[in-house]
Amino acid sequence: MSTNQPKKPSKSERTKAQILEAARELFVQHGYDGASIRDIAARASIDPAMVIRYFHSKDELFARAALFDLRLPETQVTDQASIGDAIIRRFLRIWEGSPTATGMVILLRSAASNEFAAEKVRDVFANQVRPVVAAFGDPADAGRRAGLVASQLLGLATCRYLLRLPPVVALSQDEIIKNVGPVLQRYATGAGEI
Amino acid sequence: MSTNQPKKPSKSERTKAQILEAARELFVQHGYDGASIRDIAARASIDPAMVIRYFHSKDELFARAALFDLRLPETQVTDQASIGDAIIRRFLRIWEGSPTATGMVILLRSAASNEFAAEKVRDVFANQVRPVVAAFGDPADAGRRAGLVASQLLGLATCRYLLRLPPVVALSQDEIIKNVGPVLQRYATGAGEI
DNA sequence: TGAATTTGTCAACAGTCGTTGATATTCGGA
DNA sequence: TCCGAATATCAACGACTGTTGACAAATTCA
Repeated sequence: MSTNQPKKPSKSERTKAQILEAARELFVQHGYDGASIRDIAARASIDPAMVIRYFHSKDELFARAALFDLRLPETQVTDQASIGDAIIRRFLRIWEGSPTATGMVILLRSAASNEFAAEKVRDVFANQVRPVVAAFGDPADAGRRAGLVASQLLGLATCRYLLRLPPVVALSQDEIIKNVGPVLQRYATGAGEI
Repeated sequence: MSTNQPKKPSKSERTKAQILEAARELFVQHGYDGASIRDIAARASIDPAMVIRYFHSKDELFARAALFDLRLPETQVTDQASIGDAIIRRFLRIWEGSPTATGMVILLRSAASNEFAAEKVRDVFANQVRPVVAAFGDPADAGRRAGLVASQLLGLATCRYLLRLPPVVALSQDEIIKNVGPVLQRYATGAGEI
Protein backbone atom coordinates (compact mmCIF):
# COMPACT_ATOMS: atom_id res chain seq x y z
CA MET A 1 0.00 0.00 0.00
CA SER A 2 3.01 2.20 0.28
CA THR A 3 3.74 1.63 -3.36
CA ASN A 4 4.20 4.53 -5.67
CA GLN A 5 3.49 2.76 -8.94
CA PRO A 6 -0.23 2.21 -9.36
CA LYS A 7 -0.22 -1.38 -10.55
CA LYS A 8 3.15 -2.95 -10.04
CA PRO A 9 4.83 -2.68 -6.69
CA SER A 10 6.93 -5.46 -8.28
CA LYS A 11 9.32 -6.82 -5.75
CA SER A 12 12.15 -7.42 -8.11
CA GLU A 13 11.87 -4.43 -10.18
CA ARG A 14 14.82 -3.87 -7.93
CA THR A 15 16.75 -6.55 -9.79
CA LYS A 16 16.20 -4.72 -13.02
CA ALA A 17 17.58 -1.58 -11.43
CA GLN A 18 20.59 -3.48 -10.12
CA ILE A 19 21.32 -4.81 -13.57
CA LEU A 20 20.99 -1.38 -15.10
CA GLU A 21 23.31 0.12 -12.50
CA ALA A 22 25.93 -2.57 -13.03
CA ALA A 23 25.60 -2.17 -16.78
CA ARG A 24 26.14 1.59 -16.56
CA GLU A 25 29.24 1.17 -14.43
CA LEU A 26 30.82 -1.36 -16.78
CA PHE A 27 29.80 0.43 -19.96
CA VAL A 28 31.37 3.60 -18.58
CA GLN A 29 34.62 1.80 -17.81
CA HIS A 30 35.01 -0.47 -20.81
CA GLY A 31 32.55 0.61 -23.50
CA TYR A 32 30.03 -1.52 -25.35
CA ASP A 33 32.33 -4.25 -26.56
CA GLY A 34 34.46 -4.40 -23.44
CA ALA A 35 31.58 -5.04 -21.06
CA SER A 36 30.10 -8.51 -21.47
CA ILE A 37 26.69 -9.59 -20.26
CA ARG A 38 28.39 -12.09 -18.01
CA ASP A 39 30.48 -9.36 -16.42
CA ILE A 40 27.43 -7.20 -15.88
CA ALA A 41 25.51 -10.11 -14.39
CA ALA A 42 28.39 -10.95 -12.09
CA ARG A 43 28.58 -7.39 -10.85
CA ALA A 44 24.85 -7.40 -10.19
CA SER A 45 25.24 -10.76 -8.38
CA ILE A 46 22.78 -12.39 -10.71
CA ASP A 47 22.53 -14.93 -13.47
CA PRO A 48 23.38 -13.81 -17.02
CA ALA A 49 20.06 -15.18 -18.20
CA MET A 50 18.24 -12.62 -16.06
CA VAL A 51 19.86 -9.82 -18.00
CA ILE A 52 18.31 -11.12 -21.20
CA ARG A 53 15.03 -11.85 -19.41
CA TYR A 54 14.56 -8.24 -18.32
CA PHE A 55 16.22 -6.44 -21.17
CA HIS A 56 15.81 -8.48 -24.29
CA SER A 57 19.26 -8.15 -25.74
CA LYS A 58 22.59 -6.50 -25.10
CA ASP A 59 21.70 -3.79 -27.58
CA GLU A 60 18.53 -2.89 -25.74
CA LEU A 61 20.35 -2.92 -22.44
CA PHE A 62 22.94 -0.58 -23.88
CA ALA A 63 20.28 1.71 -25.26
CA ARG A 64 18.60 1.85 -21.85
CA ALA A 65 21.92 2.40 -20.06
CA ALA A 66 22.88 5.21 -22.39
CA LEU A 67 19.47 6.83 -22.05
CA PHE A 68 19.32 10.12 -20.24
CA ASP A 69 16.92 13.01 -20.11
CA LEU A 70 19.22 15.91 -20.87
CA ARG A 71 16.59 18.55 -20.38
CA LEU A 72 17.39 21.23 -22.86
CA PRO A 73 15.34 24.25 -21.82
CA GLU A 74 17.82 25.03 -19.07
CA THR A 75 20.09 26.99 -21.31
CA GLN A 76 18.07 30.05 -22.00
CA VAL A 77 20.62 32.69 -22.75
CA THR A 78 19.27 36.19 -22.57
CA ASP A 79 22.13 38.29 -23.84
CA GLN A 80 24.53 37.37 -26.58
CA ALA A 81 27.53 38.55 -24.61
CA SER A 82 27.43 35.58 -22.25
CA ILE A 83 26.49 32.71 -24.52
CA GLY A 84 29.94 31.11 -24.37
CA ASP A 85 29.90 31.29 -20.63
CA ALA A 86 26.41 29.78 -20.52
CA ILE A 87 27.36 26.89 -22.77
CA ILE A 88 30.44 25.84 -20.87
CA ARG A 89 28.62 26.15 -17.53
CA ARG A 90 25.83 23.98 -18.80
CA PHE A 91 28.36 21.52 -20.17
CA LEU A 92 30.01 21.22 -16.77
CA ARG A 93 26.71 20.89 -14.97
CA ILE A 94 25.73 18.05 -17.26
CA TRP A 95 29.04 16.21 -17.36
CA GLU A 96 30.12 16.56 -13.76
CA GLY A 97 26.71 16.04 -12.21
CA SER A 98 26.05 12.38 -11.72
CA PRO A 99 23.01 10.96 -13.51
CA THR A 100 23.30 12.33 -17.00
CA ALA A 101 27.09 12.28 -17.00
CA THR A 102 27.38 8.50 -17.03
CA GLY A 103 25.07 8.29 -20.01
CA MET A 104 27.21 10.74 -21.93
CA VAL A 105 30.46 9.01 -21.05
CA ILE A 106 28.96 5.68 -22.08
CA LEU A 107 27.99 7.12 -25.43
CA LEU A 108 31.29 8.84 -26.02
CA ARG A 109 33.42 5.85 -25.06
CA SER A 110 31.45 3.53 -27.30
CA ALA A 111 31.02 5.95 -30.18
CA ALA A 112 34.47 5.26 -31.57
CA SER A 113 33.64 1.67 -32.43
CA ASN A 114 29.85 1.44 -32.19
CA GLU A 115 27.79 3.08 -34.89
CA PHE A 116 24.64 3.27 -32.79
CA ALA A 117 26.49 5.23 -30.13
CA ALA A 118 28.13 7.43 -32.73
CA GLU A 119 24.78 8.29 -34.27
CA LYS A 120 23.43 9.08 -30.82
CA VAL A 121 26.30 11.46 -30.14
CA ARG A 122 25.70 13.18 -33.46
CA ASP A 123 22.05 13.50 -32.52
CA VAL A 124 22.82 15.06 -29.17
CA PHE A 125 25.05 17.70 -30.65
CA ALA A 126 22.73 18.33 -33.57
CA ASN A 127 19.67 18.75 -31.37
CA GLN A 128 21.22 20.27 -28.27
CA VAL A 129 24.23 22.32 -29.27
CA ARG A 130 23.10 23.59 -32.62
CA PRO A 131 19.80 25.19 -31.57
CA VAL A 132 21.52 27.12 -28.82
CA VAL A 133 24.16 28.40 -31.19
CA ALA A 134 21.65 29.05 -33.96
CA ALA A 135 19.83 31.56 -31.81
CA PHE A 136 22.71 33.98 -32.28
CA GLY A 137 24.36 35.17 -35.45
CA ASP A 138 23.66 34.27 -39.03
CA PRO A 139 21.28 31.25 -39.13
CA ALA A 140 22.79 30.07 -42.41
CA ASP A 141 26.10 29.88 -40.61
CA ALA A 142 24.79 28.05 -37.53
CA GLY A 143 25.94 24.61 -38.63
CA ARG A 144 29.57 25.55 -38.96
CA ARG A 145 29.59 27.50 -35.71
CA ALA A 146 27.89 24.67 -33.85
CA GLY A 147 30.42 22.25 -35.30
CA LEU A 148 33.29 24.28 -33.95
CA VAL A 149 31.60 24.48 -30.55
CA ALA A 150 31.06 20.73 -30.60
CA SER A 151 34.68 20.10 -31.47
CA GLN A 152 35.84 21.97 -28.40
CA LEU A 153 33.26 20.45 -26.07
CA LEU A 154 33.82 16.90 -27.27
CA GLY A 155 37.57 17.37 -27.10
CA LEU A 156 37.32 18.58 -23.55
CA ALA A 157 35.14 15.60 -22.63
CA THR A 158 37.46 13.16 -24.39
CA CYS A 159 40.57 14.47 -22.66
CA ARG A 160 38.97 14.84 -19.23
CA TYR A 161 36.72 11.77 -18.94
CA LEU A 162 37.99 9.21 -21.42
CA LEU A 163 41.71 9.64 -21.93
CA ARG A 164 42.12 11.27 -18.53
CA LEU A 165 44.91 13.49 -19.77
CA PRO A 166 46.49 14.61 -16.47
CA PRO A 167 46.63 18.39 -17.07
CA VAL A 168 43.04 18.40 -18.32
CA VAL A 169 41.82 16.32 -15.40
CA ALA A 170 43.58 18.72 -13.06
CA LEU A 171 41.68 21.72 -14.36
CA SER A 172 39.16 23.13 -11.92
CA GLN A 173 35.69 24.00 -13.11
CA ASP A 174 36.49 27.68 -12.75
CA GLU A 175 39.61 27.33 -14.85
CA ILE A 176 37.62 25.58 -17.54
CA ILE A 177 34.99 28.29 -17.51
CA LYS A 178 37.55 31.08 -17.71
CA ASN A 179 39.60 29.47 -20.48
CA VAL A 180 37.05 27.67 -22.62
CA GLY A 181 34.16 30.08 -22.18
CA PRO A 182 35.66 32.85 -24.35
CA VAL A 183 36.55 30.30 -27.02
CA LEU A 184 33.00 29.01 -27.20
CA GLN A 185 31.84 32.62 -27.26
CA ARG A 186 34.03 33.22 -30.28
CA TYR A 187 32.86 30.09 -32.05
CA ALA A 188 29.18 30.54 -31.25
CA THR A 189 28.92 34.14 -32.35
CA GLY A 190 31.23 33.85 -35.33
CA ALA A 191 33.64 36.47 -34.07
CA GLY A 192 37.06 36.71 -35.69
CA GLU A 193 37.75 35.65 -39.22
CA ILE A 194 35.19 33.83 -41.28
CA MET B 1 71.78 -7.55 -56.96
CA SER B 2 69.18 -4.88 -57.28
CA THR B 3 68.13 -5.37 -53.69
CA ASN B 4 68.26 -2.50 -51.29
CA GLN B 5 68.35 -4.51 -48.06
CA PRO B 6 71.81 -6.02 -47.61
CA LYS B 7 70.83 -9.53 -46.57
CA LYS B 8 67.17 -10.21 -47.22
CA PRO B 9 65.64 -9.46 -50.56
CA SER B 10 62.90 -11.74 -49.14
CA LYS B 11 60.35 -12.50 -51.77
CA SER B 12 57.36 -12.44 -49.52
CA GLU B 13 58.23 -9.59 -47.40
CA ARG B 14 55.47 -8.38 -49.63
CA THR B 15 53.00 -10.59 -47.80
CA LYS B 16 53.93 -8.94 -44.55
CA ALA B 17 53.28 -5.57 -46.12
CA GLN B 18 49.92 -6.74 -47.45
CA ILE B 19 48.90 -7.91 -44.01
CA LEU B 20 49.99 -4.64 -42.47
CA GLU B 21 48.08 -2.66 -45.05
CA ALA B 22 44.91 -4.69 -44.53
CA ALA B 23 45.31 -4.38 -40.77
CA ARG B 24 45.64 -0.61 -40.98
CA GLU B 25 42.53 -0.31 -43.10
CA LEU B 26 40.42 -2.42 -40.76
CA PHE B 27 41.81 -0.92 -37.58
CA VAL B 28 41.00 2.51 -38.92
CA GLN B 29 37.43 1.50 -39.70
CA HIS B 30 36.56 -0.65 -36.70
CA GLY B 31 39.20 -0.15 -34.02
CA TYR B 32 41.19 -2.80 -32.20
CA ASP B 33 38.33 -4.97 -30.98
CA GLY B 34 36.20 -4.62 -34.08
CA ALA B 35 38.85 -5.89 -36.47
CA SER B 36 39.53 -9.60 -36.10
CA ILE B 37 42.61 -11.40 -37.31
CA ARG B 38 40.40 -13.48 -39.59
CA ASP B 39 38.96 -10.33 -41.15
CA ILE B 40 42.42 -8.90 -41.69
CA ALA B 41 43.65 -12.16 -43.20
CA ALA B 42 40.64 -12.32 -45.51
CA ARG B 43 41.26 -8.79 -46.74
CA ALA B 44 44.88 -9.63 -47.39
CA SER B 45 43.77 -12.82 -49.20
CA ILE B 46 45.83 -14.96 -46.92
CA ASP B 47 45.52 -17.54 -44.17
CA PRO B 48 44.91 -16.27 -40.61
CA ALA B 49 47.84 -18.33 -39.42
CA MET B 50 50.19 -16.23 -41.53
CA VAL B 51 49.21 -13.15 -39.61
CA ILE B 52 50.44 -14.78 -36.43
CA ARG B 53 53.48 -16.19 -38.22
CA TYR B 54 54.74 -12.78 -39.30
CA PHE B 55 53.53 -10.66 -36.43
CA HIS B 56 53.49 -12.76 -33.30
CA SER B 57 50.18 -11.69 -31.85
CA LYS B 58 47.31 -9.32 -32.49
CA ASP B 59 48.77 -6.89 -29.98
CA GLU B 60 52.08 -6.73 -31.84
CA LEU B 61 50.28 -6.34 -35.13
CA PHE B 62 48.28 -3.48 -33.69
CA ALA B 63 51.38 -1.86 -32.31
CA ARG B 64 53.04 -2.08 -35.71
CA ALA B 65 49.94 -0.79 -37.48
CA ALA B 66 49.65 2.15 -35.13
CA LEU B 67 53.32 2.98 -35.47
CA PHE B 68 54.18 6.17 -37.26
CA ASP B 69 57.17 8.42 -37.42
CA LEU B 70 55.66 11.80 -36.63
CA ARG B 71 58.82 13.75 -37.15
CA LEU B 72 58.67 16.54 -34.64
CA PRO B 73 61.33 19.01 -35.66
CA GLU B 74 59.09 20.43 -38.37
CA THR B 75 57.35 22.82 -36.08
CA GLN B 76 60.04 25.31 -35.35
CA VAL B 77 58.15 28.44 -34.52
CA THR B 78 60.24 31.53 -34.66
CA ASP B 79 57.95 34.23 -33.39
CA GLN B 80 55.38 33.87 -30.67
CA ALA B 81 52.73 35.71 -32.63
CA SER B 82 52.16 32.82 -35.01
CA ILE B 83 52.40 29.77 -32.78
CA GLY B 84 48.67 29.00 -32.93
CA ASP B 85 48.75 29.20 -36.68
CA ALA B 86 51.81 26.97 -36.82
CA ILE B 87 50.24 24.33 -34.57
CA ILE B 88 47.01 24.01 -36.50
CA ARG B 89 48.84 23.94 -39.81
CA ARG B 90 51.07 21.18 -38.57
CA PHE B 91 48.04 19.34 -37.23
CA LEU B 92 46.36 19.47 -40.62
CA ARG B 93 49.48 18.41 -42.44
CA ILE B 94 49.79 15.38 -40.18
CA TRP B 95 46.15 14.34 -40.08
CA GLU B 96 45.19 14.96 -43.68
CA GLY B 97 48.37 13.67 -45.22
CA SER B 98 48.18 9.95 -45.72
CA PRO B 99 50.82 7.88 -43.95
CA THR B 100 50.84 9.21 -40.43
CA ALA B 101 47.16 10.05 -40.42
CA THR B 102 46.00 6.45 -40.45
CA GLY B 103 48.17 5.67 -37.46
CA MET B 104 46.65 8.53 -35.54
CA VAL B 105 43.09 7.58 -36.42
CA ILE B 106 43.81 3.99 -35.43
CA LEU B 107 45.08 5.15 -32.07
CA LEU B 108 42.27 7.57 -31.45
CA ARG B 109 39.53 5.15 -32.42
CA SER B 110 40.90 2.42 -30.22
CA ALA B 111 41.90 4.66 -27.32
CA ALA B 112 38.38 4.75 -25.92
CA SER B 113 38.39 1.06 -25.08
CA ASN B 114 42.03 0.01 -25.33
CA GLU B 115 44.40 1.11 -22.63
CA PHE B 116 47.51 0.62 -24.75
CA ALA B 117 46.14 2.95 -27.39
CA ALA B 118 45.04 5.45 -24.76
CA GLU B 119 48.51 5.53 -23.23
CA LYS B 120 50.00 6.01 -26.69
CA VAL B 121 47.74 8.99 -27.33
CA ARG B 122 48.71 10.51 -24.00
CA ASP B 123 52.34 9.99 -24.94
CA VAL B 124 51.95 11.72 -28.28
CA PHE B 125 50.40 14.79 -26.79
CA ALA B 126 52.78 14.84 -23.86
CA ASN B 127 55.86 14.56 -26.06
CA GLN B 128 54.70 16.43 -29.14
CA VAL B 129 52.24 19.09 -28.12
CA ARG B 130 53.64 20.04 -24.77
CA PRO B 131 57.21 20.85 -25.81
CA VAL B 132 55.99 23.15 -28.54
CA VAL B 133 53.70 24.98 -26.14
CA ALA B 134 56.28 25.03 -23.37
CA ALA B 135 58.62 27.09 -25.49
CA PHE B 136 56.36 30.08 -25.02
CA GLY B 137 55.00 31.59 -21.83
CA ASP B 138 55.51 30.52 -18.27
CA PRO B 139 57.14 27.05 -18.19
CA ALA B 140 55.40 26.22 -14.92
CA ASP B 141 52.14 26.78 -16.72
CA ALA B 142 52.97 24.73 -19.81
CA GLY B 143 51.09 21.63 -18.73
CA ARG B 144 47.77 23.37 -18.40
CA ARG B 145 48.18 25.29 -21.64
CA ALA B 146 49.20 22.17 -23.52
CA GLY B 147 46.19 20.37 -22.07
CA LEU B 148 43.86 23.01 -23.43
CA VAL B 149 45.55 22.86 -26.82
CA ALA B 150 45.22 19.07 -26.80
CA SER B 151 41.54 19.27 -25.93
CA GLN B 152 40.85 21.40 -28.99
CA LEU B 153 43.02 19.36 -31.33
CA LEU B 154 41.66 16.01 -30.17
CA GLY B 155 38.12 17.32 -30.31
CA LEU B 156 38.63 18.47 -33.86
CA ALA B 157 40.08 15.09 -34.80
CA THR B 158 37.26 13.22 -33.08
CA CYS B 159 34.54 15.22 -34.79
CA ARG B 160 36.18 15.23 -38.20
CA TYR B 161 37.69 11.77 -38.54
CA LEU B 162 35.86 9.52 -36.06
CA LEU B 163 32.33 10.78 -35.56
CA ARG B 164 32.29 12.50 -38.94
CA LEU B 165 30.08 15.27 -37.67
CA PRO B 166 28.82 16.76 -40.95
CA PRO B 167 29.53 20.45 -40.33
CA VAL B 168 33.03 19.65 -39.09
CA VAL B 169 33.74 17.37 -42.03
CA ALA B 170 32.58 20.13 -44.34
CA LEU B 171 35.13 22.61 -43.01
CA SER B 172 37.90 23.43 -45.44
CA GLN B 173 41.47 23.48 -44.25
CA ASP B 174 41.51 27.25 -44.59
CA GLU B 175 38.40 27.61 -42.47
CA ILE B 176 39.94 25.43 -39.81
CA ILE B 177 43.13 27.46 -39.82
CA LYS B 178 41.29 30.74 -39.59
CA ASN B 179 38.92 29.63 -36.84
CA VAL B 180 40.97 27.28 -34.71
CA GLY B 181 44.34 28.98 -35.13
CA PRO B 182 43.52 31.98 -32.93
CA VAL B 183 42.05 29.68 -30.28
CA LEU B 184 45.24 27.63 -30.12
CA GLN B 185 47.17 30.88 -30.04
CA ARG B 186 45.17 31.93 -27.01
CA TYR B 187 45.60 28.59 -25.26
CA ALA B 188 49.28 28.20 -26.06
CA THR B 189 50.36 31.65 -24.95
CA GLY B 190 48.06 31.84 -21.95
CA ALA B 191 46.34 34.96 -23.18
CA GLY B 192 43.08 35.99 -21.57
CA GLU B 193 42.11 35.08 -18.03
CA ILE B 194 44.17 32.71 -15.97
C1' DT C 1 68.95 -33.37 -60.39
C1' DG C 2 68.12 -33.60 -55.16
C1' DA C 3 68.10 -31.62 -50.46
C1' DA C 4 66.96 -27.86 -47.38
C1' DT C 5 64.63 -23.91 -46.24
C1' DT C 6 61.10 -20.83 -46.83
C1' DT C 7 56.16 -20.00 -47.51
C1' DG C 8 51.51 -21.30 -47.27
C1' DT C 9 47.25 -24.42 -45.98
C1' DC C 10 44.30 -26.90 -42.97
C1' DA C 11 42.05 -28.40 -38.92
C1' DA C 12 41.62 -27.91 -34.39
C1' DC C 13 42.48 -26.20 -29.49
C1' DA C 14 40.49 -23.64 -25.61
C1' DG C 15 38.16 -19.74 -24.46
C1' DT C 16 34.49 -16.12 -24.67
C1' DC C 17 30.48 -14.24 -26.54
C1' DG C 18 25.06 -13.44 -26.75
C1' DT C 19 21.19 -16.07 -26.25
C1' DT C 20 17.80 -19.86 -25.17
C1' DG C 21 15.10 -23.47 -23.08
C1' DA C 22 14.09 -26.61 -19.39
C1' DT C 23 14.00 -26.76 -14.66
C1' DA C 24 14.07 -25.34 -9.87
C1' DT C 25 12.95 -21.97 -6.28
C1' DT C 26 10.41 -18.38 -4.10
C1' DC C 27 6.43 -15.72 -3.19
C1' DG C 28 1.61 -13.56 -3.09
C1' DG C 29 -3.19 -14.49 -2.73
C1' DA C 30 -7.17 -18.03 -1.81
C1' DT D 1 -2.43 -24.54 3.88
C1' DC D 2 -1.98 -25.16 -1.02
C1' DC D 3 -1.73 -23.44 -5.77
C1' DG D 4 -0.40 -20.67 -9.54
C1' DA D 5 2.51 -17.16 -10.98
C1' DA D 6 6.55 -14.62 -10.70
C1' DT D 7 11.50 -15.09 -10.15
C1' DA D 8 15.88 -17.27 -10.43
C1' DT D 9 19.25 -21.19 -11.74
C1' DC D 10 21.61 -24.25 -14.75
C1' DA D 11 23.46 -26.26 -18.74
C1' DA D 12 23.98 -25.89 -23.26
C1' DC D 13 23.63 -24.08 -28.25
C1' DG D 14 26.17 -22.07 -32.13
C1' DA D 15 29.13 -18.59 -33.47
C1' DC D 16 33.10 -16.18 -32.90
C1' DT D 17 37.83 -15.14 -30.94
C1' DG D 18 43.32 -15.55 -30.82
C1' DT D 19 46.52 -18.97 -31.32
C1' DT D 20 48.95 -23.44 -32.37
C1' DG D 21 50.87 -27.47 -34.56
C1' DA D 22 51.06 -30.85 -38.18
C1' DC D 23 51.42 -31.10 -42.88
C1' DA D 24 51.79 -29.65 -48.08
C1' DA D 25 53.62 -26.70 -51.64
C1' DA D 26 56.95 -23.72 -53.47
C1' DT D 27 61.38 -21.80 -53.72
C1' DT D 28 66.42 -21.66 -53.20
C1' DC D 29 70.91 -23.45 -53.42
C1' DA D 30 74.26 -27.18 -54.31
